Amino acid sequence: MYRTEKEYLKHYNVHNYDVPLVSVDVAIFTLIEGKLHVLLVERAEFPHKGRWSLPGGFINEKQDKDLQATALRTLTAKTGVKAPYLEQVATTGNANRDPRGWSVTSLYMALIAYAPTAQFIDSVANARWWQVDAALKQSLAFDHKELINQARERLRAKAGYTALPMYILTAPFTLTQLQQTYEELMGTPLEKKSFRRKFPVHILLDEVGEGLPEGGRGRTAALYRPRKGGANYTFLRSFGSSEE
Amino acid sequence: MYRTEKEYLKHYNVHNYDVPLVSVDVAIFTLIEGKLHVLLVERAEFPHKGRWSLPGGFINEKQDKDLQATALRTLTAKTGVKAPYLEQVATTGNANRDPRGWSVTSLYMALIAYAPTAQFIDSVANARWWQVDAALKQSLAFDHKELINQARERLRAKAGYTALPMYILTAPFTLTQLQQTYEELMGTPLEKKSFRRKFPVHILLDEVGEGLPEGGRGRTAALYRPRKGGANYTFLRSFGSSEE
DNA sequence: ATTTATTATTGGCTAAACGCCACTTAATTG
DNA sequence: CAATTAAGTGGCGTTTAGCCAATAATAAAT
Repeated sequence: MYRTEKEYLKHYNVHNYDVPLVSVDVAIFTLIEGKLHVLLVERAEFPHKGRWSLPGGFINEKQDKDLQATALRTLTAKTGVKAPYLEQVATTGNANRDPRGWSVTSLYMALIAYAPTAQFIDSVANARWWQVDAALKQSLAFDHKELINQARERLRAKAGYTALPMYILTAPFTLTQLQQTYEELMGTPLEKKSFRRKFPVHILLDEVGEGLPEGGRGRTAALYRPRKGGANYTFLRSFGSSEE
Repeated sequence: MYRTEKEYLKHYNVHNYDVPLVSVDVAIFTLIEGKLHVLLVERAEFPHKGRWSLPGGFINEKQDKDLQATALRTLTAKTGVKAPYLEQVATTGNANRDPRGWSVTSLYMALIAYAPTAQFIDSVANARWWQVDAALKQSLAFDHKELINQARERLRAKAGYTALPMYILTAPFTLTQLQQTYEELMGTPLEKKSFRRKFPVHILLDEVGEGLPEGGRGRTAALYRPRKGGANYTFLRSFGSSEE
């Protein structure tokens, strides 16, 4: 039909084909008073106008160089800051999830400490933090309930072998607070000694003095802040991991 | 603008917006003579006509009820069988990966034993198994080199804590063959005793007699076949995994 | 038929890791 | 100055992993 790639591309038009909708949704989590929260926005437009949903949106072909850029742009618009952690969770696509037609969405999970976001989000009328359980009890837009569950599950799983929980804590924090955050994310109590043996404090945290956590009693504790670059650290024991 | 969702949907037309291309690509792996292979197809059409690429294609909005169905349909067309294991790896989207414009692809990883595919694939002129290293040395279509690396890395990682390697072995197989498969996928030698202690034979395998692996010498070995439902089993040790 | 080579399977020892719990230390509160 | 609260550490028995050797069962060689 066409003789060269150049000729083929000249006549190519994506609108000659059936194309699905493509969006990006972001489940951003934080910790408020020891409980895991997720940020939702109230939809201002059809479809599902008035319902709460994950922040997200369509790809802007001019502005976004890739999918992650779409996620970051959406997120910054809602939180006013750039999240210290962002990862893709999964991509869902089917004929039923959006009344407009066959639709694909790429779900991202983001983590952020509460403090720097609070003021900005309070000032945005249609965005607020929800305790995760409460968020899931509502009738959310699209399949966002399922998406929140997916991101929540990823976070739970990764808490078992990564340092991700430290990104939802407001620094500086104590090791006890960090352990409680792990417990909140994993849904199970942990042994104090085992936790401290396993978490590589000297690698992943910078000590920034001593003190009591706000309103705390008892002995002062060492205070820490996440060190740069800890997002990819894993403390795994599996098959032949005798190396270091 | 519109007063009801129904009215909004009536006027909605996806072609009024910039929409990216959306495709699904599948990296299907198998083991041939102890080496990991990946299935590639030679592209019959522009763009990148004549180059080798992962099997994949566009969503068929009529036929495919979801993304996984797109992956399965593509795969069955190339291998003639349905793979016993299929999982989504990641979704890549950016402005440069396809000369036709902003493009999103959802990458799936599939695993299959060599035997049942051999005849069918030999009969398809433009599809063949490549040893992974050899496949990566070529100039592949689009960013498929990177996609193969991503799927390969996922497979390497999961070999450390799942039973996935058993799905690329032709049954029946011996425990030694299974261990060698783990070693091939992980790229590191394993201790025989440690491997046998850790792999839950009685849970994940059915014993189907004794014998020698084809052309083998020495003592006969027990022969096994994967049991149904082992795809989700993990043998992990992380934080508080004292629960059996 | 016996020996030799090859591979499967299991045993056992040592060291490291983990769960468990108690002890010591350092602060606040009455 | 007790009593209370929480941080941080010590210690011990159990489990797990790495290492390597012993035994078992077969094919090939003599």
